[in-house]
Amino acid sequence: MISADVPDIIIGRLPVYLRALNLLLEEGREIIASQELADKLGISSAQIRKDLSHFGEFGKQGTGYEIKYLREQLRKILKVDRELDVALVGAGDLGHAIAHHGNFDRNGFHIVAVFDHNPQKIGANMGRFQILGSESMPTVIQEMGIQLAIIAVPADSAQQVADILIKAGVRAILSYAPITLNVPSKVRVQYIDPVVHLQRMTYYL
Amino acid sequence: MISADVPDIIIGRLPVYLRALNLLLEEGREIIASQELADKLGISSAQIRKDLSHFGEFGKQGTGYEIKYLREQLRKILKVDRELDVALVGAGDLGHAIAHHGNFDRNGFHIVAVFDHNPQKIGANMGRFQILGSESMPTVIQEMGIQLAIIAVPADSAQQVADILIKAGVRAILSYAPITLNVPSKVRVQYIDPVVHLQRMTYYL
DNA sequence: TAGATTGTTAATCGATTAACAATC
DNA sequence: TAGATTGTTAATCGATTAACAATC
Repeated sequence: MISADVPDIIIGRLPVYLRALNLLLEEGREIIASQELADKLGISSAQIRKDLSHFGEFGKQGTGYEIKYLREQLRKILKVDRELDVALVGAGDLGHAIAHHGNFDRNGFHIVAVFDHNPQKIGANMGRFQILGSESMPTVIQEMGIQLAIIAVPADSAQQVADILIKAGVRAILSYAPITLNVPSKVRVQYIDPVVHLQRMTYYL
Repeated sequence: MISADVPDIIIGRLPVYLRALNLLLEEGREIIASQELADKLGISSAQIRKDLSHFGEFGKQGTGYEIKYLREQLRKILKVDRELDVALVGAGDLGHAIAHHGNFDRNGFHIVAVFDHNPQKIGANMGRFQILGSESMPTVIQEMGIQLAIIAVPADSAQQVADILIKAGVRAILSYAPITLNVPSKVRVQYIDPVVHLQRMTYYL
């Protein structure tokens, strides 16, 4: 597993492989060949084998991959073989849906703090969380050593929130705000903008 | 605008350009050079110019791009210069957040029908929508001529929902369900899985 | 005109795939 | 052993970028 520098595009596919393996395990499957996995994901089997080869040898010739084993390896590679704390900023409809979305917890991502700047909301409960004021973000994030954050605030405050998060030590941000964030290169950002996703498909209508 | 066959990866960037142009217009800007836009988006100016060149000539040497004009052209190219009807399947927390997310309407995507299969929910109101039963999906979608759908149901019913939608005439699906859908090649799918997005970043922690 | 920036070409860079020896 | 599938190489394919003539 001497993974010098693996292209980001490959890292991006590993979670999709992992998700498929989880599903196969739930179905009771034990072994899978790259070809069958590829068919399920709509990609080529060579790509799967090549992607995995960046990290080691996980299969067996003539047989395929032991699903449980490959899953554990992928979880280690992606560093999701552990529990991770996540901060959520924004307690609106979207924040509410995120906070209650069981898939995060089920995958080891635990929302441990919810922030909002609306005085009406601060101190109130959103599900099992008490909403904290934005001004406490730096200290709470620093003291809890939180490295992951989700931004679910409107576009016009997203950059400001990102700046505060990064200063407090956050190293990866999942942003639902419809703007491109300006961040230092050591910080990773992923965007979810449903409008952009829809607009990527209307071209083909 | 003789756009024979433009690579999908280029189509995928156009909505991001469009979003940035909208923001610039809101700020009162009238002209922008590819270099400044590139800096804002963290990409190269050559890429922006090359991407646009697939569709025509939209800029002026020595000056840059007239933002309003370029925006209109991009809207036409992406076919978002019109109002589009969208069906939403799934009236849980996520569906609720989607239905109330003003950004869809603001960008011409109008949710016109919300479906759920939970008898407890059918007939109830979710905001301004009355929730329809799943069994009415085929007829409602066909009769309204809906081409776009958003899937916000659990993984285990997503494929079944997709099959019904496609049979009813839907041509593009935005899926929040954490599975890879199996669809005919004429149907476009985009996925939003926040867990996958987070897992794409933990590798770098 | 002088300066700036586009649109486009050609070169570079990187990703995907076909194919097959190795091997279970 | 015979059959199947991996891991890997080399070739192909496609995307990005540097550079500059054209031109506003």
